[in-house]
Amino acid sequence: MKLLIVDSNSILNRGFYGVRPLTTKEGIFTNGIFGFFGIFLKLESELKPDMTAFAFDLSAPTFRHKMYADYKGNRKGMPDELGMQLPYLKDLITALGYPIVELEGYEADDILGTLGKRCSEAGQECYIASGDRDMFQLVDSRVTVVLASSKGGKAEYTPFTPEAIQEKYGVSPRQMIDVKALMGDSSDNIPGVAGVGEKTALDLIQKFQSLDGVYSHLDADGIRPAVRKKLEAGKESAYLSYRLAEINQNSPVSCSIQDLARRPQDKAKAYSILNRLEMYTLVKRFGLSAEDLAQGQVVIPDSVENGKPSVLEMNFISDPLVEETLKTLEGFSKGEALSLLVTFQEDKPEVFGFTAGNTVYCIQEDVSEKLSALLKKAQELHIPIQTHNCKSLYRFAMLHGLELGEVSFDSALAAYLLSPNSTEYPVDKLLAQYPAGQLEIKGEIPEKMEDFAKLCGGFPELCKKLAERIQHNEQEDLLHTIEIPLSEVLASMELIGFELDTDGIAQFGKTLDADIVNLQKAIWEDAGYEFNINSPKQLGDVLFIKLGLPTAKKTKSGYSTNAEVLDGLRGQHPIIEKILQFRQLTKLKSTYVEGLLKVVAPDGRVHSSFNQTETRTGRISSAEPNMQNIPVRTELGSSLRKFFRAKEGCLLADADYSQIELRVLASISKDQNMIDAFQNGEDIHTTTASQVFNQPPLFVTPLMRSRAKAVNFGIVYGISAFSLSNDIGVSVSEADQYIKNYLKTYSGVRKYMEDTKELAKKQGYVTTLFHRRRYLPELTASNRNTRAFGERVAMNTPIQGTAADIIKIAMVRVYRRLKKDGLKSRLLLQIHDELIVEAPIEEAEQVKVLLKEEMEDAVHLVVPMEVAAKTGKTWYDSK
DNA sequence: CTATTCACG
DNA sequence: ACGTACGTGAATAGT
Repeated sequence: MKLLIVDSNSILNRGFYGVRPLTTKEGIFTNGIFGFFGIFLKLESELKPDMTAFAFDLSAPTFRHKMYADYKGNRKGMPDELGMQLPYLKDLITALGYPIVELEGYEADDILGTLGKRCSEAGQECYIASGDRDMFQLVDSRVTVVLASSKGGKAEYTPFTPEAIQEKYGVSPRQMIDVKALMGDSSDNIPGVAGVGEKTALDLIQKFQSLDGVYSHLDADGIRPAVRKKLEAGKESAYLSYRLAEINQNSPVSCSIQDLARRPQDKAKAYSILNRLEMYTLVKRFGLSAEDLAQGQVVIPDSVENGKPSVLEMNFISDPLVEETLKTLEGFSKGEALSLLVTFQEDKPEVFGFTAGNTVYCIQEDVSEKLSALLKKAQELHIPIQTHNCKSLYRFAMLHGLELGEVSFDSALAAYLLSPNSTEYPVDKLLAQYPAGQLEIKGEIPEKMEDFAKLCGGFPELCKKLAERIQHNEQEDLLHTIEIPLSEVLASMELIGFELDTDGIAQFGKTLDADIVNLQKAIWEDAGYEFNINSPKQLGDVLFIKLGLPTAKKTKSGYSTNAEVLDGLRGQHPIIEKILQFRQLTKLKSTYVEGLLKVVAPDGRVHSSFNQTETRTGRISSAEPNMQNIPVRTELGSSLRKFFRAKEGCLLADADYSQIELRVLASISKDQNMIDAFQNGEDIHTTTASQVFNQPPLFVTPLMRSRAKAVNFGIVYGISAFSLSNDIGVSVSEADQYIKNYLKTYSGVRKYMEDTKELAKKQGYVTTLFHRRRYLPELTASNRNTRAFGERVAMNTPIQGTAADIIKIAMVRVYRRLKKDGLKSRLLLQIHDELIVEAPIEEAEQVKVLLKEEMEDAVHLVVPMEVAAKTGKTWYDSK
């Protein structure tokens, strides 16, 4: 009988550092688990044990901590990325039927030692698998320690018998304890003898056999005086270290060897965990399949089913004639979608491919003409299109003056809705995640088209699987009535762009320059020498060393010089004001004046890109240029908006939601107090101030209102008293009192926050009103700060995300209404709670009303949505 | 390529 | 005891 005992924390650790970082689409790191099973499965298949047990550390203090409070052992810090994998690993091992052995007050080492000894005494063979050399002391004639690791994902191991240890170290296994007692162990914080390392320790034990032997021969010739001195000083420490280093082979492990027999597997559970972890190769290696799900309790695998390895045979045709291409569409049955993949380079289609029946067609010649013809024909025949990134298809259609028919599916948008945690959604990765089965393509395929043809061949099946998950998550409406229509709106906004007064902005840049030069001179004079003010490092030297100003906050690489710190130094030195001023001006000059001039198109307009699959909350983002962070909070900054203007004969209409996030909060928390305030049209910050400070509304001062406003914001973000106090400049206890008063007044909000956190932990994700979903792997992290972050995100995302859903709905409504009413006005921008339309002067007033209506009626919550709208020639005037 | 800073909602 | 508000994009310095 052979027993294999796994030092699980150690092997997980080896796996983690041996396999490159890897996460699932919902953000769970899995590299440790991958490495772990890589090692374990290799050992199992090559050592062929009859029984296997997995020993784990618990985090509770052990008997060693009683001896020595600074001992680390099982209480070493673990990175979150590793810690989050531990619960999945344990669940998986249990589901696979293997026993887990843990013992409070003892480390996994002691369990290994105890089981190993019992096994040996019973005359049985035993293997101990660990990544840690400390186990060598356990080796005897029947116990072999297998030192295992993972290198670049490949499992490796070396077995150590008593002879192997003698040969390598020149001492017996038990003497390894004496060696460690002398040399210590920094990772466990075992002190050893200061100044004695591995070489000296081995040498001493080889000569004198044991710790006692060393100390009874301190005068012997073989010990150099310097070493003798160190040994004398460290005697007590050495004996303490011996006790810490010795593994307890008589721990009260309650199970016997017989108890470690493998139990029946819970295949459904094992399958669903592996699927959630996207470990499809392991599903195979454990001989599991989707059918196992039906046998078990677990109904919802949080990932897609691993399709049976069916073989999909397809034909390939390269560059068919236009007539032939169009003819394929006539064979489509009613409602059948055209699966179309196109790669674009700057709006120019480079290659496209589609499937019709069992044939893949790829086109790389006269691409633009053929694509136009295909889209036109599909629209005529009412064939819907499913694609990846329909925004670029809409752009193509708009640029070529053709109407794009119905887009029935978009795999990029679908994948984003299924997991907004990913950073990108390329088709090849999605195909690996949602396997379509074995694909065989017949026909002559040009070499450089092979990969693309495969993507096209697998694409219909990918869409089908994504659609199943979308349906499972109840996200069909979100995809089909919000995100896909929004893609068309965004495509239009990108192509239209926003006119920029380039001469005006360049002139503005010149006046900034003059001021910047003067400030720079003055700052250098104050400092006493010339330096790069833009370098936080050099600036830190000037402020905190040359001028000796007090430091406040540290960053990873030095002292912080950010605006908050500098603000605290105001009045201590005239240089501070100048630096703050310098920073403001250089920011405006480089980011906005130069940044915007860099991206003006030949048509005199800036064409931002709106990314629809970027943020984890469902907001859109804007880049090149970012039009969502144009200055507004300072007068000088907001004057930049004078250069964003409506074109000749037009005005801008600007409409923004008032307090959309707090209204969403009132609605989803159903807090009656807050609902009443909004229904009565009250000023929410004044009302909050009145309740938090217990004053009639008329007695609320501007200071009280601004503090209440900060509280309202803080609540939306998942507040802490510390941060609030920091924000509004009151003591932490005072801030704490504000929050307490707030939550007492708005008890529905308190309940919402608590319920949301609990639900998030239970299901692993949170949702918005329109079923947008965000997974929160942070909630299972071992680091409490990470977990606290996860909780704040759990509270904030439904609010920020629902607000994002609402304005997206409004954008689609506004876009369609402008079209329907036959207006020439066009949407230009969205800035999270604000929409900007460029309208011919004669339409401007009408559009202002239209905006207000469509935005306010986008949703009907228990509280009204209020929108303020204004027109003006420039963005500065219309806001 | 990462860290720091700062612009916005 | 410890660290601290949610979500973005861009410029710059320095490794």
